[in-house]
Amino acid sequence: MSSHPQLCHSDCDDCPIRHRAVCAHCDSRELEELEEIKYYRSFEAGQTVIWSGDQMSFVGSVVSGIASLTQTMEDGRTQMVGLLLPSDFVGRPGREGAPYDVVATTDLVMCCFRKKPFEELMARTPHIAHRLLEMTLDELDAAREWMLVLGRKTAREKIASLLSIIARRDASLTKRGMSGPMVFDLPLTREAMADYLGLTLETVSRQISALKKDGVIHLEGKRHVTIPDMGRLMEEAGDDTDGGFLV
Amino acid sequence: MSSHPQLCHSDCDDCPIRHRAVCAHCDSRELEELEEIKYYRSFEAGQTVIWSGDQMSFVGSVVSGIASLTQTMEDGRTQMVGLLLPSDFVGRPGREGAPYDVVATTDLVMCCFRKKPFEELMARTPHIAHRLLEMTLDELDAAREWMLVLGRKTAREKIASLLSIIARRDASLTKRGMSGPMVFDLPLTREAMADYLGLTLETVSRQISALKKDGVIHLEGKRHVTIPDMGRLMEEAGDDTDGGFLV
DNA sequence: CGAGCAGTTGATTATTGTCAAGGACCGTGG
DNA sequence: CCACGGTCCTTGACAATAATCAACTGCTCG
Repeated sequence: MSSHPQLCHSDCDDCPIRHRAVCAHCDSRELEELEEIKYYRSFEAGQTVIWSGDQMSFVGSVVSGIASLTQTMEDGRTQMVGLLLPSDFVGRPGREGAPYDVVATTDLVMCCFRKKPFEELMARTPHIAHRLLEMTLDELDAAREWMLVLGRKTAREKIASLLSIIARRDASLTKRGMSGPMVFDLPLTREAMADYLGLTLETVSRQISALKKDGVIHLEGKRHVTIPDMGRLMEEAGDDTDGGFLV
Repeated sequence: MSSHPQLCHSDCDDCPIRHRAVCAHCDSRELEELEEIKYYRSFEAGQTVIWSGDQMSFVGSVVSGIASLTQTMEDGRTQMVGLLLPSDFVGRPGREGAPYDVVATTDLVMCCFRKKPFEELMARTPHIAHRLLEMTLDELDAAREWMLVLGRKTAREKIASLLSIIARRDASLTKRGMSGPMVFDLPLTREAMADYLGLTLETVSRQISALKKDGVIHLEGKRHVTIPDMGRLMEEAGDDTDGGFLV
């Protein structure tokens, strides 16, 4: 109840994700069309944005905060299958039902477009479809990167991989670059990390303690992380550290 | 050396994947354009089609046979991140390098388009881009399904999941439907299955033996599988067996 | 026939999960 | 103010699952 939903954005020109979201290449005429079918919605941490199986009446972009896509088995085992950060797109034009639960991991603001009109606009505007294809290909790459993490990495490597991804995303968001020590707050609970990595929360906790003991990371409190040497972390993650930096 | 590469296809009208591939919705004029930039290539089982990191000069569709996308870590651990069946698309218009190795798992025929001209055609032909988006979204769904398998399922469930997917794909290809016992040949070695499932080949072998002992599957030789009760297999896979059949 | 490959099976070890107890922090209400 | 309950996290003891190492079978091909 502490956060007061802010539904007062309205101008795409001021939008923090203007240049990265699905609308990135839209001209001002197209933005006007989008403004007519868009609306903002806020969610508190923990709220479910979309239930798996539900009809979807909108598609949209994450403006601020973090959402997760999760799949759940009958017996309760759950696996996170996507982490949605600002500018990421939610929903599939041309599809009816939602295949996964979408949950607000932190407080969340979404820019929603009514689905039907958006689909029509997309049909008339090839470069929106093109941008969406581009973003979907990126998501597919990210998903495949995670398949390697899930299938072949050890618990320690999994944690290091997650930390390195969060660190890089944070760096690209705050434009602080990747030289020198990196500092950020973990946006996920231990349990959410476990669901992302296919581990138990106990194992997550143990491996974080181990990385801390070995000086790979520093912790203040439970969430505030400092990474003194990014190269070291990437070695721990089992990633290629030499050669060009991955974006 | 036993299979003699057949490079004699040329007419899209007779193409076995005509209605499912990226060209599914093309009219005859567009097909003519495609015919001009296309060529067929054959690969033997085990050959590498594209090396990770290489420049890609073509994109294309699997016509017959099976290819796999794999990622490899420096120390040799490998994870399969995609299984490409007839009609599946290879390559990413708009991107330079290949992010994964593409390997022919069986003898393979590909319908290749020269990349540049294909990209130009795509820019002029929105519905090709649209079809590609549709196929990419399907791949993304499949990848996320696998993330659940990799992250949360037991070895036995993983094997059952793989068998049920192969069985369903085979059924949709041969149009034999899913009622009654299903019969097919495994197109993968134990090692390839292990790479797909994030297991060792020994564990794959043991779990297949266990499923056979328990009557969930029958085996003739090492590759010929009969599934007497598909519902039983899907229970073993931990999948929702009630409710609508997943496509 | 022997080499080589794909697969199976056994013995043992290692990693991670499970179960259990307890600590740190936070807001609430007496 | 402090006790209470709740959530999130940590740590320990133990168990289970899958990996590793190793031997061996059966088949195919030259």
